[in-house]
Amino acid sequence: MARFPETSSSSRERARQSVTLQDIAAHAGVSRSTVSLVLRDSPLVADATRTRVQASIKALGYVYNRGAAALRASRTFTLGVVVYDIANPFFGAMVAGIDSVLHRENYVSFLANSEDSPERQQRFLERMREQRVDGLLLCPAEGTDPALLTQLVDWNMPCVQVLRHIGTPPFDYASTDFELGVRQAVDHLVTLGHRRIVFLGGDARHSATQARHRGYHEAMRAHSLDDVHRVIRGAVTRRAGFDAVQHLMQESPRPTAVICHNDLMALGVMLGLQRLGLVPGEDCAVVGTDDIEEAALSMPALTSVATHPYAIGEEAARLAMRRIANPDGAREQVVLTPRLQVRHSCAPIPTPEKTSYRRYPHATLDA
Amino acid sequence: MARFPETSSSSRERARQSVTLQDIAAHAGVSRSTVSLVLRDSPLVADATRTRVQASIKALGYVYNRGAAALRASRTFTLGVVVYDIANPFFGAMVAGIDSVLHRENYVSFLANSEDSPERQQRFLERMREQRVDGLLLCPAEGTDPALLTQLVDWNMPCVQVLRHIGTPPFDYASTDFELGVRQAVDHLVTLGHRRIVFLGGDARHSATQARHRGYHEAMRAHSLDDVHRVIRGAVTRRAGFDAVQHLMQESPRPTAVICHNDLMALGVMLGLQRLGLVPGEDCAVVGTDDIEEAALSMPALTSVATHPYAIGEEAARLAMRRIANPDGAREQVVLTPRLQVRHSCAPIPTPEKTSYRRYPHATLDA
DNA sequence: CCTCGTTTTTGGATTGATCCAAATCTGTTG
DNA sequence: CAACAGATTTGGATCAATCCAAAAACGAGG
Repeated sequence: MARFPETSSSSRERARQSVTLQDIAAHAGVSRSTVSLVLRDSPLVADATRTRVQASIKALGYVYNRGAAALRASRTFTLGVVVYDIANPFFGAMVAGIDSVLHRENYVSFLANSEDSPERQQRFLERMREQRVDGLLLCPAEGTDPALLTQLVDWNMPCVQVLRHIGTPPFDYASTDFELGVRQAVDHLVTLGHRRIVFLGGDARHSATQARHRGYHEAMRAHSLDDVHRVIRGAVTRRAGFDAVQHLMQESPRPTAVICHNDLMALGVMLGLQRLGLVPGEDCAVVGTDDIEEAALSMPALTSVATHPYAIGEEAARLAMRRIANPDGAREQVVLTPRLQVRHSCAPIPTPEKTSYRRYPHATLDA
Repeated sequence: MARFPETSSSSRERARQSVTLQDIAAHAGVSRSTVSLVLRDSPLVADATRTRVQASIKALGYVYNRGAAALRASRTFTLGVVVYDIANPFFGAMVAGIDSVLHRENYVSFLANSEDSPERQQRFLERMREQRVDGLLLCPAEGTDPALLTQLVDWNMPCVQVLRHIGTPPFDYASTDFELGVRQAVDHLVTLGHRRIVFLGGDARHSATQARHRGYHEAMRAHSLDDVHRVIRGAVTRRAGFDAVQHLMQESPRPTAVICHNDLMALGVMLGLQRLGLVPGEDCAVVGTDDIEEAALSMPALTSVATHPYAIGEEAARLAMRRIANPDGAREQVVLTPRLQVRHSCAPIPTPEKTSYRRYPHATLDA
């Protein structure tokens, strides 16, 4: 692979060896240091020199060696990003948001999919330390030991938690107010006349699930519906939604509305209702969370709490940039406000004098 | 940040400076070189020495410095991955497949979302060169200059193209046989009695679109349906599918089936049919491509050409590993065979003596 | 022309690992 | 016990940048 040096190790003579600062310096008639300053856009160098050096860089086809730079400098302009399920479209959108910000900032990111395994996550984080990334964006895997946070502090590694969080404040965090989101959903349903409202999903002990449950309980209490409040724990997949609703609808009196941990579940619930010969939205109102693209497409179109994954990704990345620029600044929590996207999956409870006026909502792609 | 050196630069004295190979060597009573060999799992070191060194590594809390290693060694155990739309669930699944293989191989990857911009892609690739990644997984952005391939050869940078390809063989490539997939779809529809089959979508000039069109044309010709063959070019979004079918259904005679460039389009088409008061599958058969998770959920469940994104990701990553291990080996093309996943969105054309026996298919999550 | 304060430029030290040829340590064997 | 092969270990050179204190160049004012 590496060619045997022909006679001497004179930098001029090496065949296709890589071009270094030294070579540029010789070509432009300046010192290594000056070239280095030009590469880093330092204001110290005179314009004429800068132009000349840049010409030499282009002429010799120089390639900056980030490894060498990293060895001496404190920053690497790299970041580590950990999500637990990249196949979930929610995270796809979030990563797109992260990427857009990092691109503007000349940063580049390592991505890992922890599959909700703390061990796998830990291994990746250690690798990131070896790579000397400037910081981390972390959606902590289910069951992550809160001690991880102090470990990262020991490592002197900036970390922005995203969506979920472990440990206790202060820490950097970017997410959506899931609690508020669920409250909005309950309020909406109550306004439509619903009372027997079930919250579906969320086995996990992590913060994002807890916040949803808290929002549900509080909203139900605020409407004096403590007696009918009901949380069904379990997985948060399409299949789980499909199955859960089968059981739910056999009860009597049966719920008139379900709020789901995420949209995938909600879509599963709607399918489950159809399987039972029921009309989603009419026979049982359904609200999802996230407002993924598919929500607008379902029949009927799904009412969902929009959590704006792309924006969360952007905010998280921006917060990381701030923290890297100012490592000792006060920790920040950027919590976006969700918005209830009302579509057609929640009909009002028919009152005696008012019959269901619309048997099937219109198909639409709007909103 | 970096503390002022108190008296001497003796490595023992520096306060919280990082632990280096030198320190480990001193602690374990061996040389730097030996420690380095232990770190790289070399078979050269004696077991007793290895054990002793590993103990020292643990005792001193040593952190491997990948930047320093990269400076001297030829491999970095990093890879660059470029996709053009990470928010698309197809790519999410693909990236998950890539990640699973890389994790096993002790590799870590940079991810970029090109948003189908060749400029953005180029910038990322140059950055990857600076990072000295061992190789690339590239889903080339629409409109990428085929000269990029020779550029990468000049750079001496292994590159596996994924899904789409530019340039002419030989090159490394991992994908699915889109041509065959469309042929399967046409065959299926023809078997059900369809003749006026339209292919929908694909404005782009890249290989994946061309392969689909080729498959369509050839299958139609094979069934002597040249006279009715019809490709409608355009975007490949939900919206595009929704809009296109509105126009299509106003024609007379109207098509009895549409094959879509991807599932998102197909779902849009089904929604468009509903908007027109038509029953998807009955009044017009619909076939998608990709078989994303949502396909099984739609009403009716979408028949789709499964392209196995996770498997493509795995194959692409494995191919990259092979290429890195053997840079001069023969280029490989790993082309997976798609499978037509038949569900309920394609009813047979009713023959005079046989009326439509089922007005609405069953909701199901199966398959 | 000399001084003084900026603005630019510079060379040597440093960063932390790997490479590689040579040295050293084993254990056989004649 | 010397010779030798094989298994281990080693030190110096090297990779390609940044840091930093000091030198050089420059321009203005006396």
